[in-house]
Amino acid sequence: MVESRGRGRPRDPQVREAILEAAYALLQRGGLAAVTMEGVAERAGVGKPTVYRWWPNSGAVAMAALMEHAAPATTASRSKSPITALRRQLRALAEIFATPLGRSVGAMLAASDTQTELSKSFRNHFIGARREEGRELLERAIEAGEVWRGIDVDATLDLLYGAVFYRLIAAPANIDSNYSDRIVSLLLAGISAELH
Amino acid sequence: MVESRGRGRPRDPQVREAILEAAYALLQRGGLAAVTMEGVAERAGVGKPTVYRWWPNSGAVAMAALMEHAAPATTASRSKSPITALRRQLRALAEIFATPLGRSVGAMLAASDTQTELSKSFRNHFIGARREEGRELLERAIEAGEVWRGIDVDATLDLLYGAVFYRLIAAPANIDSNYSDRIVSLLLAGISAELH
Amino acid sequence: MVESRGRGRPRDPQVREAILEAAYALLQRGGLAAVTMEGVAERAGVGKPTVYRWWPNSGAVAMAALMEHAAPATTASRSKSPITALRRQLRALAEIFATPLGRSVGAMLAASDTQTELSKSFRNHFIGARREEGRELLERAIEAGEVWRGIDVDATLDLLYGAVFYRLIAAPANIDSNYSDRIVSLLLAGISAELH
Amino acid sequence: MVESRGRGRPRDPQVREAILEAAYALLQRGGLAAVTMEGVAERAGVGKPTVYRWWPNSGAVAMAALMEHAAPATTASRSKSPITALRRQLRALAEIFATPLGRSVGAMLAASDTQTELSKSFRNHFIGARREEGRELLERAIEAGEVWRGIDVDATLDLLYGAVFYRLIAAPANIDSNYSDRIVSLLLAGISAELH
DNA sequence: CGGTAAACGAGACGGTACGTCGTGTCTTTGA
DNA sequence: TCAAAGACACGACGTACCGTCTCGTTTACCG
Repeated sequence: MVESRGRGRPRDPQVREAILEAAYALLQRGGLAAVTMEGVAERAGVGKPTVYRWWPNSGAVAMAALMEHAAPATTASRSKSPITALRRQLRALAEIFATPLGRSVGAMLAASDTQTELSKSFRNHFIGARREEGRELLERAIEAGEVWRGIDVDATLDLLYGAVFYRLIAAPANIDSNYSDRIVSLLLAGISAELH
Repeated sequence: MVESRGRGRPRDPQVREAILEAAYALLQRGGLAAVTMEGVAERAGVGKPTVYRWWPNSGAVAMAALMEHAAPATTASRSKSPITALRRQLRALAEIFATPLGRSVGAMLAASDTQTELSKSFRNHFIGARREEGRELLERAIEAGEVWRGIDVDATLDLLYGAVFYRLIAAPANIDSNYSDRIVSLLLAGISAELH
Repeated sequence: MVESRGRGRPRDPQVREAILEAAYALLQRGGLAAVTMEGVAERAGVGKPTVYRWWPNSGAVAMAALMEHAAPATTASRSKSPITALRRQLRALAEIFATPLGRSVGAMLAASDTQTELSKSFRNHFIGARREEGRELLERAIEAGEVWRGIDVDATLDLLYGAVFYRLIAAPANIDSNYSDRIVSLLLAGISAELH
Repeated sequence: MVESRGRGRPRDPQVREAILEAAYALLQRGGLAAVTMEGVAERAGVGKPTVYRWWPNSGAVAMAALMEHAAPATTASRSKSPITALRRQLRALAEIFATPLGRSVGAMLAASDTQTELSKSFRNHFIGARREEGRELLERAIEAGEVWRGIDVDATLDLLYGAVFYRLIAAPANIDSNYSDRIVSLLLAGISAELH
């Protein structure tokens, strides 16, 4: 039986695109605060109710715009050793979060409610995807014998990504380019005196 | 030379208190969005300009209210071993940030501009203080021979606090009570295969 | 030459009926303001463009609905004397205009543009018809010798119906049941001192 | 005991004036429909909430603007005979109501709710005042022996003003210059055959 | 009898205005 | 001279209808 596919006029994907484009532009200059429903509608050449038809509030539009435009994942280098690739990925992440736009992402992640579908997918887009990539790298490192088989992979990932994120929030603008290297090295070596 | 000590009616500290009290109450029900200058002024029985005389905007009032009310530091247990104390502190931190109010703090940390004096002191209050405590514990652990002398203390602290913070944002409500234990253990042991 | 009588699907009179029914219902509760194209369409179970296919705007729909439902003329009693019948008619008119629906009619009469075909027919329906009936009664009264042959019939009718209408607008809810009697009597007798 | 005369900043009468001025200008071009709260606020160089602080809706603003600008009463000529003055007044009334602005007044009178203070005073301003003037003229005519002492003055006034108003609505633009003369004459003479 | 043209329901669209809320500045009166 | 009260210009909020448009579907007529 064929699904009855909606009766009225179908939604125009170009409208969606125009709105996200406008939101993204506003986000760049002015940050999150500049993404107002009114401003987005005007810039997109679209009626305000139309924006509301697609997203319930300005935060959601901003999220959607960010997800549409931001690198959907990282370009993981396959050639290098997994540990090196991990270092690269962390460095790239740090650089992204140092951007004004990256700060917006961080703020939204921290501020967004836990429940809505959109904020889940936002989290998944900006955290989950990279984390999965990191998990893969970590597992390849284990296979390669560079990382111990018995580790708690989830906790390890938390430590890695958490440090970057934390630094961003706790002491912004202090993430030098080799910060991620130090983290990885530290984690690799452990801090227990017995090991050294 | 005598300081001319203000000519007119002096600022009333009770007014300050009333404002912060009102802001805190609004923060509890309704979160950050509920802390409006207007609402605070009304609830405090105070004129709006008076609120503006003390703080420049609603975010600042909320920050000040949180700093006034939140545990100014943790009650670090001195008796236990430093590592155990660190584990306790991390667990306490995770619990605090899991609170609605804690989430507000997280959101403000992520959203606040980097520069203003207030946001610096806010960060210092909620992150710096605990971090200093953590540093002290870590150094005592080094003295006690539990942690290797050569580690990068700052990076270690980033890893520890970052993981908690990150978990909170990335996958809220999934911090079980022994999460901090796993982190500390993992970090102690390192992840390098060579060590195991 | 035969008019090519439309090629496509003919208009459905039941749709027209449903729309007017819906409009009338909305008119009763909520008055003129409640008759929105959107509301009418929904209540009639009809698409908005369909409503627009029949009438150009909400005012027109309301007018049409009123004309469809309101007494198309009065049931003039033939038996009585013309003057008595006139008194009855005026009293009935006053009662109708005291109704919420009647007030709507008044408002539409006062507000409607002069030109459109619909507002002309609306005026004709609610004013013209009764006026013609009144004219007939007046002429029968002349025939019967109750009214002087030389009077200006149009002006007389204006005076009669105008008073009711005016009272409705000028001092609403003050039209007692014998108000029309007083008017007729007054007009019959004249106000000149010489006559008395 | 002195009346406590309000604590805050007093309302600025210039603001009131600016709003009414703007509303009146919009009323002239575009009629009632052009008097939107938004448009008025913009044209007056005033915030929307300020307009709402003075009047509850656009209709009220329009009424107030009309009352502020329209001739507060007519300048009744004292010199002539009362009947002649009455004729003049009626003619002036007809001319005013034939104006676009006058039609607006008529529409508002018909549409306005009965109860609010503003619509009462509006009615009083545009109808009551002239009616009182008419009553005075009528009474002077009685004194002068031109009109019979026993008449129902209220009903007479209704007949006079009602006819003008009615003609305006029922058959707009058909009020020739001597229409009012015919009405007055007719009413003076009565329509009863017995009198003639 | 099958094609076609219009009417139909649904509802998205660009707009305008609504009435409310919060901001940050200002101007009073009262203490 | 500061504090309360609150009016003010501003601007965004989210909603309601407007009148137009594009869909897919239905129903007559005409070839």
